[in-house]
Amino acid sequence: MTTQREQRKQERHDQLVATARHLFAEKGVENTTIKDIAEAAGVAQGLLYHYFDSKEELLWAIVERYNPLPEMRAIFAGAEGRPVRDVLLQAATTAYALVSERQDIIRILLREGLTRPDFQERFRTLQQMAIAVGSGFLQRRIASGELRPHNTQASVRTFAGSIIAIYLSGASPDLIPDVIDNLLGGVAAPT
Amino acid sequence: MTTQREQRKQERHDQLVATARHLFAEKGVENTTIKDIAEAAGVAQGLLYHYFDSKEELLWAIVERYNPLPEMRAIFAGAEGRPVRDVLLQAATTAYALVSERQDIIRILLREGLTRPDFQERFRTLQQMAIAVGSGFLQRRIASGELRPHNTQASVRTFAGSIIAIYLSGASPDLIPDVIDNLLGGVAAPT
DNA sequence: CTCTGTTGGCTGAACGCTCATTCAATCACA
DNA sequence: TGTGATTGAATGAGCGTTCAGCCAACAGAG
Repeated sequence: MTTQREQRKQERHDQLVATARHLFAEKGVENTTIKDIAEAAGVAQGLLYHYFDSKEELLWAIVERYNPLPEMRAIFAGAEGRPVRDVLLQAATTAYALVSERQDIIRILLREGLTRPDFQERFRTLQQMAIAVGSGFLQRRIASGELRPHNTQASVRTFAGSIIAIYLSGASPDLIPDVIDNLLGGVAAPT
Repeated sequence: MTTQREQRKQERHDQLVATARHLFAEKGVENTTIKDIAEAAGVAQGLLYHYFDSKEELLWAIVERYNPLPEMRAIFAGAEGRPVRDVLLQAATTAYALVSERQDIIRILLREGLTRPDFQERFRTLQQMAIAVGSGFLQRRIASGELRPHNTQASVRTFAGSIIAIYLSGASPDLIPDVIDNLLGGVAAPT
């Protein structure tokens, strides 16, 4: 049975993690004080140390909670049998949506990943997983004859890089279909 | 005439900017103390305030000095008359080399750009310039008939995104030719 | 060329402030 | 009544910045 206390505890925990996530993403971890978080959450500074041993542990709680790796990994799931174009389109759209939804954690991972070795590790894992999954999919479609034989290490980076560029440049996701069509058909004039 | 004093002053200035650039890139601006910079440069803390009014001004001195915008802008210069593939290949290779050389400043701009509005502005300017220049080039090649008509807002992002992805994933620049060929010829199997 | 006064690069200790963290006291639920 | 959530003031370390003084390089006078 869940007593009222346990439930409140859970809610508080979630509230503090969410508040900190938002502030960390907006101002950066180092520029966000415990006081900032406490004020934004409407609690006393001391309370944060009842839930987390340190600012550092709070940061890790955020990362563990919102880490987008599982969703990224599943991005090509259920692709079998469906046409390449459909799959790529859906994967790109899903990835874009995921990155948009998880703005906060992406910003935190990116920013802290530039300096903290342990975060860098996380980031690299995410990258390598994405490259492996994407490259694997493309190779299966080469084997099936839908794609011509080519260096999938190159094409998977083009695919992922395009999505990143669209997101970073603040462009509309409406560009995604055009990106896929360019990648599949090429932009050179037919000879 | 340049007195010995003036020359030393210039050298010191350069040394301090370079030392700070390296440390800022490695540990982040907020995690780098004036003491760190002074020790790494082998001078007293106070000296930094003889050359720069504040840590903030030192940061801006770095940005002004190593800003890669001019080189980026010139990346498609002298393209006229040469085949698309050659131009894209050289542009991509140059861009990759530039990003590699200027690692430090890119990291600083990226990291601080995530939180400081004025840096964000710099970053956005760099981006928009790159998109405008690249898109312009591609459109001229559509007009000349070398490329088929397509959405260059999409293809320019694919082009730039591919380079970013290669750099970020730590892959070899040897992938660049494959990326260009994929983009030009497409990866779909010929019908 | 030598002496002398001045300028300015350079030092490192000191200041004041902010921050993460602690802790004794209070409050509300069980 | 007891346990755990919550408070907010206190602590102490670390940081950016200041400043009074030292010394080498310079300019001008003799």
